[in-house]
Amino acid sequence: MKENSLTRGLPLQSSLPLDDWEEAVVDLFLNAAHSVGLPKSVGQIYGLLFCRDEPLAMDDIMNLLSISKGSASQGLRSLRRLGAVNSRYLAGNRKEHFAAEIRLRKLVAGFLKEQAEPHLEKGEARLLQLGQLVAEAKNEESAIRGRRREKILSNWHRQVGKLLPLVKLIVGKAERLPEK
Amino acid sequence: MKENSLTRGLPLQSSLPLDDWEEAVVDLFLNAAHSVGLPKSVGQIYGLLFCRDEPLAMDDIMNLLSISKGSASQGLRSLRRLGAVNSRYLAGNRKEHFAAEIRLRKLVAGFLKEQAEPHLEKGEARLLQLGQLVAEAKNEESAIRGRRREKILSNWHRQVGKLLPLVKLIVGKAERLPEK
DNA sequence: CAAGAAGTTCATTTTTTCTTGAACAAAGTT
DNA sequence: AACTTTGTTCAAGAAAAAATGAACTTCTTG
Repeated sequence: MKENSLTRGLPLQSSLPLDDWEEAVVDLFLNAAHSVGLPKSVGQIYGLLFCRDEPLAMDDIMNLLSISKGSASQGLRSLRRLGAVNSRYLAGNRKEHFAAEIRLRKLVAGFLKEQAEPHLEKGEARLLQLGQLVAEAKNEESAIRGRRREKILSNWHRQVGKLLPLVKLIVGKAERLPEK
Repeated sequence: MKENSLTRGLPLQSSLPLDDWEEAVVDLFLNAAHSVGLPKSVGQIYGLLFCRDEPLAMDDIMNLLSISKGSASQGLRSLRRLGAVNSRYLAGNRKEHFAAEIRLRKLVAGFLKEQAEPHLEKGEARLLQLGQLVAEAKNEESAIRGRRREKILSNWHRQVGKLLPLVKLIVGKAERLPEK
């Protein structure tokens, strides 16, 4: 295939530079991503897709944001795992196209599931190991102190565990209620 | 002053190496801190204080964790700002001594106040600026799209704003209830 | 007020994380 | 099968964040 209406076409929305407000949105998500510990590029990609009505292909994303193939590919992978983008194949086009998930509850749920839950689980393992080590403590004072700390930590663990589903619930509920 | 009972004294708790379980707790907090975007040293310091019944001075912390003066000083500053440590001056001792705040609600409240709230406020400013830029959009299609995105974002902003106090409330409440 | 102790600051160095792009794999076309 | 297109992987380089330690400030005390 040399050319077709899609490759040759007049400048599409996806090959023009970003509008100023779009730049601002991309930057907003860049910062947001960064502040929750995700790479900047992940934020940029999400921000771009968030702005657009039509799904974009990976090279649109690369071009519009001027980021490398690697960043685009890995960024999209992260976003998929988080459930923050959905992909589809547009008719008559081999490329995978991506669109932003904009339901807040989905975003929050995905984030908690991918970022928070694993930590909680690892925490569980650590608490067990901690119990073991406390049992082997060198002296009685230390062992007593250790057991107290163990109790506190498992309390915290339990409480955070209860909090997460609650957050999903609240965000989900708020979203479904009609505006004032 | 050359020496006194405190400087010369037999190995105090604060100059012995950490017990194995203490090492594990320090490491646990190191990881926890890292995963919420705080420097490792901050986690280590908190972890150490969390283990101890008696408040520690800055050089105890440096020695026990083998971290530099600078890290200790700055780490303690962060922890103070977060409300995660309390400091006091022990009688007959010029050094400031630090103890961990172990009420979960205090920790959560401090974290939200220092880390989340500033972002929320910055978000507010960004939304305003965004409105400005959308108004200046080059073409009608873009402007319409921009206004839609603006609405979505301000919705999200509002919802997250409502969520934060709720989280404090929930954690606070759970903590105050007696265990099963 | 000189000497020492406690603590802070900040330029440098070290470590960690992110990005890049070339090599590779998979699948589709001719 | 050779060639394209699409996308992934990963080693190496670039950038960002954190730790270090020497210089400095402020107190205290002898």
